[in-house]
Amino acid sequence: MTGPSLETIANLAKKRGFVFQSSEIYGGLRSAYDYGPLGVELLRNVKERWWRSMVQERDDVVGIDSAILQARSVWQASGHESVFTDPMVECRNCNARHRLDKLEDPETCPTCGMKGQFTDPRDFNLMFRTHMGPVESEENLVYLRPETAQGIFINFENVRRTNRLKLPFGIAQVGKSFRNEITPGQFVFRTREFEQMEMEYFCRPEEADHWYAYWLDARFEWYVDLGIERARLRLRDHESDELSHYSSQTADIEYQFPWGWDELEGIANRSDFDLRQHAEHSGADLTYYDQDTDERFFPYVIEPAAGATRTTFAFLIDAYVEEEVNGETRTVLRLDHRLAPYKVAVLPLSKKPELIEPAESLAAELRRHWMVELDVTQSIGRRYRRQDEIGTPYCVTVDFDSLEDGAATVRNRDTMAQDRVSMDKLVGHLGDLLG
RNA sequence: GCGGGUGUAGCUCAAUGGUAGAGCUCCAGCCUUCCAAGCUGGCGGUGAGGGUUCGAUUCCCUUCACCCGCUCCA
Repeated sequence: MTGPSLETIANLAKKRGFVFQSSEIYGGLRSAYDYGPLGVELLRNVKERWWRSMVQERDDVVGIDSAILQARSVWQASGHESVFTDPMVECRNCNARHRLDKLEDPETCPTCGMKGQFTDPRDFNLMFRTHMGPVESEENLVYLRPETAQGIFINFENVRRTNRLKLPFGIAQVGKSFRNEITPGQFVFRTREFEQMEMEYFCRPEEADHWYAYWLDARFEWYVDLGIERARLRLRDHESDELSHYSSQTADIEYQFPWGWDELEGIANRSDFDLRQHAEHSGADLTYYDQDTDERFFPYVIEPAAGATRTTFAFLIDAYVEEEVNGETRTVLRLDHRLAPYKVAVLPLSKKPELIEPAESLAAELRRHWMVELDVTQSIGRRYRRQDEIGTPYCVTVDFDSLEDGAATVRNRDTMAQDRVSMDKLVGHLGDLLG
């Protein structure tokens, strides 16, 4: 089965209010997107499921929410200030772009072999800069964080001590990060402002390989559990030359996007690089004392780092299905119930006040439990199709018989099958269905 | 950023150096009443700025955005 095109998904996203271009009425701002009423629900649900599986359901992981603005020293210690600034040159002959520091011969283009066609090197700084305080000077330069991870490392000791944590344990965080990507693109896939879901799992150095394998598997299965087709997921080990400056071992969980395989999440063995760096630069003691063995050491860390926004995008793409029904094309988002923006739509069969009134009170009751949409416009068939297209798992239709028998029709998004259910049992019934 | 492509209504498309049209969608009314029915009406547009011109959506310049590639990465 071939998936939808990027254009199809982008159109649906805009048409139904999932995602809009940032600053659209001003012509748009590149590489930034606003999430509409449906998009924000989907995104929230993705983050909620992540938090649930990574923090809530575990006894060895806690969460934090660190500041986006951090001392410049943090990024000097982490290596980002030097590593995220690359001198780049472009070949005038073939337009290829290369990092000057990675060229064997700084005069020759490895892509086309032409000599002396490079532009002057230019610095590409991938970190957003701003200034803390009203005066713009070098002394108060700060960066918007390019990853949430450092907020965890610099709080390692705070969190460990206040929560009396023993190895192995993890610290999780969901939040925005900013990178001046050289080329953003692929809709919301690569943006300069994006949201991450990261967890740093600290362990004894000799257990790092074990936990690396553990998290690789656990993270892969998280996507499958939430409905991504297994065949469209793969694990890809990083080659030694593409490893980050901090990592000794990294694998990506990749999804088969419309343009090809691309990364959803990176799982890295960051060794003790970060804690060691921060200990050296700050002078803080970031070693861990193991009472049982009377050892003091820097823990190793395994980091599953997922992109919340691009993961949400993958769920959207993967759920998209077009099928033939009565000679018409039915578009359905077969989202997992847990991710669907709206769980239930309440639809009075007609606009007659005697049906709208009970539909409104039913919707009010259901809203205490779920995100519910009440839609009274146009024909019932049209409204079913609209709910299909935004992934609402169940529609509840109130008709004239409902006034007599107190029951409503519950219609299933995927099968289009209908059940008649007594309205006073609806909360329990839908609760069972939605899990 | 560089190279290539593209910008007309929410969507798909038309037209023109002289009042920018259609279908679908959306909204309202009527009718109908369980899978995008019908009728009537309505909202709504040349991405932005500048230039040439009596007059620019059309010609020119600039800019912004989107798509593909280079590169980067969650």
